[in-house]
Amino acid sequence: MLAAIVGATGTGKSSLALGLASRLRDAGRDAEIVNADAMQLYRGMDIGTAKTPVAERRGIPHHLLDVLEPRDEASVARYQIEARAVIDEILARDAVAILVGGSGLYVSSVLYDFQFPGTDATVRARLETELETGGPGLLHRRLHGVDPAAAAAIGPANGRRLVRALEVIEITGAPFGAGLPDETALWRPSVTLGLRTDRARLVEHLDARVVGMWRDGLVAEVDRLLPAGLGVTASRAIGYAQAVAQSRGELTEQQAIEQAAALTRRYARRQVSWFGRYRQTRWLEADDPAIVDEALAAVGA
RNA sequence: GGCUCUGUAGCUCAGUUGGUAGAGCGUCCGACUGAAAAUCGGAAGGUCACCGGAUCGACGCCGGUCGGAGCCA
Repeated sequence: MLAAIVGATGTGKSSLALGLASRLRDAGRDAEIVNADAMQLYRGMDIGTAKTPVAERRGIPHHLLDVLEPRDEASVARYQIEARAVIDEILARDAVAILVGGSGLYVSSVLYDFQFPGTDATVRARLETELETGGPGLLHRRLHGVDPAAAAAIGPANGRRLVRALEVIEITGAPFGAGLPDETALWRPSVTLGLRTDRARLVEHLDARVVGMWRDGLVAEVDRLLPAGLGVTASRAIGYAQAVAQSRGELTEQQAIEQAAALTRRYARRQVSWFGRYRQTRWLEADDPAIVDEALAAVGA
């Protein structure tokens, strides 16, 4: 049985996963948790990613946490392969796999029929140079010539996605498409539990959580990470980018906290938008006291 | 008390010689196929502090009221 727990950051996904796993175990059913959060892949990035501390994991096996160094680049395609492998192993043990995380693309890549075309460092580097010198308009015009639908969907200003679309077309010789798969064909039979909460309450909670991260030593954590270096992905993580800037004296603590809080609010909104598209989702209220019971019933394991 | 500057969207501010307003950020909505805590798109929101005057017409000119800032007493 595969169960996914999705929702915006700060809605209690990890907590629900633990509660669900514990209850399953009490009922004689093994359960293991698989991380689907891009930033929790990084070793040493704990406070700012709200990673469940080992001491609080109640002996439940957790997978795909701390598998990358902060200087390494994350990759959905590689994550998809690893996560699916881990899940199949769990299922082979006749245990329940609980996929938990807020990175929408990562979750989708596991649950649904996502197929990532390859990548080519040389092609990409060339396109990124062109983006740098010619601007996104140049790439957009070129994409419009070979794949008008993709160009229209991506727009003339989205350099990042224009580069990727042109890269894929060059590698595969086929159109990029630029749309998510129409039919959400499931990779494995699974149930998705979505956590939702009132926006105003969530914002209040998120703002407080960011302040708490600073109080708990996020800046010190960043100072420990910096000597080994932060890669492109890790250095853009919300909270980490601001803590680094503060550590370098570019932001005051108050400015860093305010920026991190604003980015967190925006991130949560995008997550709601992404997961809101999942059709077969059983939505649960984040502050429902009986939420574990409902999750258990929904999983039906 | 006198002089000078100032009051435009939730915030910080643009607004050329008078023709009833814009940006960034924030807020809300959305897109999303190898960096996704990324990268982008859209929308809402303002009796231009208030009152009066000249003008066909004022955010803009004139006078006054109230609120800020600075300088001089």
